[in-house]
Amino acid sequence: MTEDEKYKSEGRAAILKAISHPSRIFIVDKLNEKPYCVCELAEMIGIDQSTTSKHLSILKNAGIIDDTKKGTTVYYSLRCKCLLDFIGCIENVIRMNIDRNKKYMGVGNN
Amino acid sequence: MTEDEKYKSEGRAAILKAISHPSRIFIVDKLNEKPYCVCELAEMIGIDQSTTSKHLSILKNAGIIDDTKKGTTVYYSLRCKCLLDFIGCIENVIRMNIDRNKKYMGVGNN
DNA sequence: AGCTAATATGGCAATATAGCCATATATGAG
DNA sequence: CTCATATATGGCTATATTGCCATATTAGCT
Repeated sequence: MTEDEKYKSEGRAAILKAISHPSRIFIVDKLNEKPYCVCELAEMIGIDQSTTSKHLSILKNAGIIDDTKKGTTVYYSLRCKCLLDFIGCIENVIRMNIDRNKKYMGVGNN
Repeated sequence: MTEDEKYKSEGRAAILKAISHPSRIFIVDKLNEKPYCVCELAEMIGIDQSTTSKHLSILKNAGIIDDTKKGTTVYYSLRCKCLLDFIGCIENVIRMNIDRNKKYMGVGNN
């Protein structure tokens, strides 16, 4: 890899990595509906508030979400709607994987 | 999260995680052109052959790439073209981040 | 069978991540 | 100022990941 390619790949990986966690994917998916605050997300996910806050700061540092304060409450929102289309692509891979498994297991061929 | 939501989020995260590494993003990008074998990719990336093989098996297990043997050589190919569109989305986030940094640093406003 | 080339796998050390608890910080009410 | 609520941060342990080296496996050739 040239320096340029390395830099580019690292940048892309950093963003992907930020989303690559069950709780964070869930957050991105939820924020597509509307903004939510930390405690709402923590409640929905079922993990500690502090852990949720850390997840949100990872997404924020990656430039994936934005935050707005209202009193002591911080609302997070999606910064880039295209992220949803791309989840569609991931779903596509999942569907392909399921089909393949079915084929290997002979489901639908008996 | 309900059991269903948890399962779904874990599935999505598993696929994303598989791609979330500089070398693996690079591989996906390269395989979009055409299939390559392990040693070609190792050479391009500049890492050990064994490490490259492990990266490829991670992508393969996630259902992102396919392999075909020709003699002792194994050619890997992209299984899902939509992955490229989604890299476009990542690029979009990167562009937004750059713009934001410029704004904070006052570039273009003097 | 014996040799070579291409991949894959096991083992290991260094580093990173996820989650919790405890605590710090910040905002608004009284 | 004091208290309560919402977030953020520090510290810690358990676990996972990355990369290399050494070695096993596989396929083709003679």
